[in-house]
Amino acid sequence: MNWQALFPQFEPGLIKLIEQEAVQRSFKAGEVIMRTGQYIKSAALVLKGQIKIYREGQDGGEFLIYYLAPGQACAVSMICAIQSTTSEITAIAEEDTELLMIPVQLMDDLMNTYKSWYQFVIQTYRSRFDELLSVVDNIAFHNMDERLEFYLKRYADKTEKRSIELSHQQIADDLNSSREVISRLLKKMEQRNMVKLHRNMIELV
Amino acid sequence: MNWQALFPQFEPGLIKLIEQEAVQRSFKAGEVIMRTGQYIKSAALVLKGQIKIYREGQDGGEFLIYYLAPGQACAVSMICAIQSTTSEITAIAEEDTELLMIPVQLMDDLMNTYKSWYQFVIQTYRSRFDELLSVVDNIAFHNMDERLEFYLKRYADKTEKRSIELSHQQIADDLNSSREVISRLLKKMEQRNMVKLHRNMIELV
DNA sequence: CGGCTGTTGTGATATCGGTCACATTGTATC
DNA sequence: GATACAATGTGACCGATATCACAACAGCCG
Repeated sequence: MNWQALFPQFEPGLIKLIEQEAVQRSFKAGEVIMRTGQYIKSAALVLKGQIKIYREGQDGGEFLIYYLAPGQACAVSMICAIQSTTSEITAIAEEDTELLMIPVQLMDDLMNTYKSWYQFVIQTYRSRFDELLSVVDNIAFHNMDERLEFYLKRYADKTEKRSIELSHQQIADDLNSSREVISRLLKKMEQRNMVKLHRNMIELV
Repeated sequence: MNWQALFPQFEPGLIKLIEQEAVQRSFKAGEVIMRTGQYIKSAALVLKGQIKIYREGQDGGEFLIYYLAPGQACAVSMICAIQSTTSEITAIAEEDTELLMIPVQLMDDLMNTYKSWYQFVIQTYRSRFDELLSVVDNIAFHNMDERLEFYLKRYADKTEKRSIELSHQQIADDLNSSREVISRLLKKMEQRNMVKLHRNMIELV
């Protein structure tokens, strides 16, 4: 696979080293990639597919934090790999997904040797940290209607489509809400001409 | 000031370099150290005092994310400094505070040269990231009564006292709630024998 | 003391969102 | 078409919390 195109900033030496040492892994849609409390032994770069990162509540509820797309990396796995500790999140493949796993032993070395890797790691931390902050914003300052709008927009951005193929139940789960609430809010959005509702599909207008 | 005791893991060369290049700054209690949107030109290490890190909503509301104590560093300032971008948070000195400001130009160099600095930065990222995750937990999965308990416990831990010298209004602001709600919840906690209420002071039992 | 100001207590009311019960509709399968 | 199942619509109800109005109280200063 021509994965280098996803990371154009990487230096040739870095690419070669990763090619030698990293392991590629595949996950089917719906498969759990990482579970809360699990030990992390490699940093993960996304080559293909989409990953959902969840936080789990004690009561069994799930809460979607953000997505990871090809060309991005899991900040949590990086931090955990470097420190050999456990993760506090759950990662699920939303589509069939290919990951490049960088063994933990390599991390310090890459960090010291390759400026482009160092920059990449810092960049990854920053964008995940910012996303986490905007998640806090959302639940701290916004009602469910605004959070739903944000959710739909983000989903549309991610898939680059105007149509969102999700059931109301799936959306409710991601927002840690209930199906009826989401249905009602979507109806209101339809009345305000923001969306058109179909079965298993929401169309943004 | 004998600041090295706060960072016992730092190598001698690192300490010396910081001593030469870093600038110490003082802030009075209540002073704003960093404002949303402000440009960051140094990473901040806390030497003395307490800093509150807030996220601001559009409507003017504030939301307390976490505290920084002596021996800790501001992850946001580090990331922003390395990337020369703006912060998305507000930092306020809760007590009179002393900071050690590491100029941005030094960051890459320290990172490459001193293993103990590299470890410190990674450790800082990780703990702030985890704290942010537990903030998400709190507001996503818990009602105000549990959040209030968490808030009081955290405050007591921070000050290492059983008594919390805050008005109900201040607590409400930090939790982005309203004074009446906090008063009522505190009353309930008092009835359950968890606290004793006084004027401008709450006593944990 | 009397008045001012900030803190806390309390009831009434409104809204949002969660939950339950059940109806309706769309799609697939036989 | 008949059946079954999943998705969606809808009304009733309730608890959590925000908001308003106002009372009670404590501390400070003239």
